[in-house]
Amino acid sequence: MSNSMFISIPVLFNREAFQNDLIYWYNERKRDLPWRENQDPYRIWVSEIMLQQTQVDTVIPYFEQFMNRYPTVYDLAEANQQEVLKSWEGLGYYSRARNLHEAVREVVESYDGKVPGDKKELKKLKGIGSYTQGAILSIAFDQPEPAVDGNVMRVMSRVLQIEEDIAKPKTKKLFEDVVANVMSEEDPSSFNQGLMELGALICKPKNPQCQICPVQKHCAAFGQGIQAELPIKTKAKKQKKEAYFALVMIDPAGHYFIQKRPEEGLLANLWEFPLFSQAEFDQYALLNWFEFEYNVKLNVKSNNGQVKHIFSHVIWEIDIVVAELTSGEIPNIKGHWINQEDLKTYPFPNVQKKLMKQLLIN
DNA sequence: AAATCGGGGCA
DNA sequence: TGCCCAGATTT
Repeated sequence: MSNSMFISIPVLFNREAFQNDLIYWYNERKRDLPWRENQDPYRIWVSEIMLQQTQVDTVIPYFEQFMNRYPTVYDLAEANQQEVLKSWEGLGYYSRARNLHEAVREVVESYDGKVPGDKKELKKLKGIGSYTQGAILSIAFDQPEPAVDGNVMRVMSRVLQIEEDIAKPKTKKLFEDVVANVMSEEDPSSFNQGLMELGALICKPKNPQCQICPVQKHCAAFGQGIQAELPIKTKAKKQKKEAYFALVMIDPAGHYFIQKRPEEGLLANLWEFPLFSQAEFDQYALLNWFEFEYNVKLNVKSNNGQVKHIFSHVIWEIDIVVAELTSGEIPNIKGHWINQEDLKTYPFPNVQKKLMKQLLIN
């Protein structure tokens, strides 16, 4: 017995009419987006990964460049991770790139290079969760599987006046049951994309355009005049602040020292000018320790500036310390000494690019 | 269930 | 500023 037994779908809700109105509107008004050119499952897959928590306009140039560089699963499978991260540079959530890369290699190894059209096999691939699974199955394979994202929860919470907290994991499952029971079996692709397109263009978080909404007559929230109160969502906690020193070292030949971040955690496997927490040492103690640890001498230049960077869950406040290496050397295993031109060839997170821009070395 | 994981758009 | 975005994974 499914959970849908306990979902309150209003008696007057006309499922078929809702499907028809939504799908008709979608096919009339859908945006001309690069991943809508065809149904190539690999293409759909890449687009869905890039679109996770990322707006359409941001994704478009990255998608074009990525598909141009890696037209097939084989092209992506053969690339190395640093190259893939460079293609992802600036897009954020870099585990998406690492997982996609790994999953594509798995498709080449185990599925003869063909993206599986099977629910369980898709879900096994790194980076494919319930939403992406449903999106690929419905859009690339025309299978009636729900694809519930933030748009869909917002739209359906209003249409069916569902007042569960969409910040809670359990609520997503509720909506997946709802959509499974309400969606079109004939055109699941247009239905799912229609819900998301409606969320992006009409049924927006603030000031929903109910006057021109194609499913207005099906919407319980509009009927009650409470569309602005839905969906219900509890607030996220405020970010904690962390203070760092960024040590920008220049050797006598004019090279810069950069290092690769750890392979797990925030900004994994990207590059940086070395960061040191200010919670442990002040600038004087840090430099003292550093010179002793590596047996080098540093000549710190004044007026180095600061960089502030906001992530989802933490805020970095960085004091930049520019220093000339006047004697000794840093072991190559700790990082790379590179010239200014080669800064372009390594994948850096935006916080580091911001720092470079401030120093006029980008 | 809660925390982690980027970056940008918008009122 | 705070909230949201075609979420997944780890703890």
